[in-house]
Amino acid sequence: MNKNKPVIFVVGSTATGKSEWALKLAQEFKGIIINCDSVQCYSKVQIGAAKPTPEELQLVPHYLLSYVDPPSESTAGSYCRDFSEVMNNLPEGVPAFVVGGTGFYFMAIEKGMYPVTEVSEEMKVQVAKELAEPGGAERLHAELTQVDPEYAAKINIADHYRIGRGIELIRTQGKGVTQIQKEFDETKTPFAFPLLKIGPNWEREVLRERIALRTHKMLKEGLIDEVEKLLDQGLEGWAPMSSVGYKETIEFVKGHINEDELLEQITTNTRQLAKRQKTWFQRDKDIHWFDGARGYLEARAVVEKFLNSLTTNTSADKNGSI
RNA sequence: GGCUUGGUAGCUCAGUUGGUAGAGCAGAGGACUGAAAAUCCUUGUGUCGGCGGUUCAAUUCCGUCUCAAGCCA
Repeated sequence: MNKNKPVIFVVGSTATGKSEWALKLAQEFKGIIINCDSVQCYSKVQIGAAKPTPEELQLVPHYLLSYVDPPSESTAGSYCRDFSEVMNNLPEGVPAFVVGGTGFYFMAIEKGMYPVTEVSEEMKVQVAKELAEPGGAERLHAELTQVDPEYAAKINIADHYRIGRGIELIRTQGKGVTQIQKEFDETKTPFAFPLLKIGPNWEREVLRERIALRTHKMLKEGLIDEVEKLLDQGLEGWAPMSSVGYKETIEFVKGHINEDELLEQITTNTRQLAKRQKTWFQRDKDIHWFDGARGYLEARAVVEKFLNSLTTNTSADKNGSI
């Protein structure tokens, strides 16, 4: 545990204003920001990804933002490794505000990812092919049950993605997720830094309104134009293009939906995304929630207390060790 | 004014040869270890437009009124 590198997770659903909070906090406590949003990791996407403006980026150093170029894709594993690198290179005494809405990535950095042999392209193609065959999902699910009944029981037949991933791991490593996880749990080390988790929270109706407003704003700022340019560059199949805002705009550019439908679909899909994010984060009882509209000062006080508690301790340690 | 076609779940619509109804979407809840803004699961009572009539029984048949769209005057 490195007590001189405090980490503050600023979490929450999309459009809750967590980025603004993180920006203010990082300025006040002379910290840095590490992005933890799977879409904002990517370069080239700007408006639909709701990235900070160039002016905002001037205020505080940002890391792991806009750093994955096409055709590369970000994964929880790669993000986890990149996060460790950022933390290793960070000077001591600088608080890191990790902000984003991707619960899976937060989990990856906090709990760690079990080490896995890279699954070959041929293997992925083969498994995908088998899944697509009639009755394929049932057969592969049965194969999964043979090797790893515990994991198989948690996966629905319709969840082809997870069945495929489970089979890929079994065929490349010779063991199932449950065993891999168990072995990892025995050797893994806890999160290496002092950690505080906070997040802004809104009433459902208010967040709904904020999402609608933000969608209007994105379209006004030129989301359609941005998507047309990305399509011109041949990036339609690139991972961030299937995220909310981009996938719908592609439908519009292709003429499948009109502008009213575009607005409506982005708003609806964003709301559903926000709900999924909320479901994820509400499971973590360590997160301190504050009122999105009026809770900033309260949140800041909690952060301050957290940071102070560390400096008192470390100065005592230093005095003792010198 | 006449004719035609419609009026069924928040929306789009199925359906009941008469035994009071069901899909998709939306909404609500949930899962989640290298695609995660992804992927997946659970969840459907609504005067079947109003009022009468026929019938053991009408949302379904008949009459009438009403609303909407279209056509003809």
